[in-house]
Amino acid sequence: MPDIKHFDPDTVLDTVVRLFWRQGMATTGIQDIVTATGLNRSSLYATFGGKQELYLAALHRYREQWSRPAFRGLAEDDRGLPAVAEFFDSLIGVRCSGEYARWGCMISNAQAGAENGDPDVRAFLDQHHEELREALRAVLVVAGAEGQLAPGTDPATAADLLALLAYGVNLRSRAGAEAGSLSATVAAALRSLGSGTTD
Amino acid sequence: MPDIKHFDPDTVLDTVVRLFWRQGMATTGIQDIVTATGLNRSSLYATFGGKQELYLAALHRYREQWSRPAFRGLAEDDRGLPAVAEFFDSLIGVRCSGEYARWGCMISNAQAGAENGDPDVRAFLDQHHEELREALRAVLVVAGAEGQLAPGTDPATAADLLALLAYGVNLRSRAGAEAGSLSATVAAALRSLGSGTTD
DNA sequence: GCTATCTTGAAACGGTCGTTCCAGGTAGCC
DNA sequence: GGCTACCTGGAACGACCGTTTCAAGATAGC
Repeated sequence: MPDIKHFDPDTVLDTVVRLFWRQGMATTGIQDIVTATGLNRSSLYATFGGKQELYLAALHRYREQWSRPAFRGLAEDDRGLPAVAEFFDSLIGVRCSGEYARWGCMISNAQAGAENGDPDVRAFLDQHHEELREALRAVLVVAGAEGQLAPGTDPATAADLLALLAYGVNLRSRAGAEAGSLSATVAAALRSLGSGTTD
Repeated sequence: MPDIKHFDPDTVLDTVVRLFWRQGMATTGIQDIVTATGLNRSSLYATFGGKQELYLAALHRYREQWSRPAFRGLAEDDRGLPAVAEFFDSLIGVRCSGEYARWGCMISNAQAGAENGDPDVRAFLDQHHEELREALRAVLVVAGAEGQLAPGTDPATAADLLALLAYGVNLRSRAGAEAGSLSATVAAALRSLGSGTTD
């Protein structure tokens, strides 16, 4: 049979994710991708299709590698508010330090960019938002059952609030916000949702 | 003396703001601007300089026309929390309906884009963030003095929280979030900050 | 009305964009 | 080993990018 691919598409996609994540879709050229991945234009187009499809594939890969693991860890945690605190701590850690510091969130960046005009991207963004909300809601339901929430706090509404807060963290971190400042703000938000009891 | 400009730079800048606001900097070409404003490349470059300077001028114009009036209205309002509620209502109104629906905030968009790598843009973003925080802080100090805040609520920290929330609203509105959903979330946030008294 | 000075129109610059095409190379099956 | 089906390298495509240049047009002061 035929010759076989001389590269691993998923490895290539990881490199592509980093390019789109840091620079955005519009600012990243095919040439950048060719240079960074080392593979040829022909192989690129044969494997992934054009730029738009490649970007969409990168978005999906990002979600699989970053968003969903975090969401799972959140939804499956039965500690309630401490789980939310840990989620945000970890988020701020990635956003403000290490290799990806000041890159923001690839998906949040997509919301602000022109790429969100594409129907497929838009659908992806909506779905991502629902997954984030649902994970937060699930853990807040637990928190409510444990009596960690202030009286009259609706878990779903609080989840919406925290979701928007996460977007704010993503945005500000890309512009260089300090981790300490973001942490303090998140802590205050959780305090205002909480019942005031430490346990 | 010489010939005089055949156009009003501020009017042109308004058109340019709309282009950059809606499409982003990277996706907006000089040709788009020439077409939309009707004036010539020569006049454009002679008046504003290159694309980067034009974008920066548009950012400043946006702040003068949108951000600062809203910030002033907020900081000068002595009603406390109701002023904050009105600020967000008005924000959501602009973001979700009318001519600028789903455009998001030009400055929030800039935070997510590649343009934030430019030092001038970065400085602008920082200053804008400070102005937003300060306006919110001022009105929250009033709210605190009027006993509208929950006990132990620090106005400055609460201002940071609301600022991040505003960024979240800007981001989600661009991706098509419903006004009603955003309003409900904001209302919940204000409720969680409040003392629970209606007046 | 002439001149000096600025503005305007339009063409053109080199470079880069995303994409396509094709010859040459390589692996598996007969 | 030959055939076939696929992949790779590299050149090339037309279109558009931001920017520059220059001649022609327009205005205020003399």
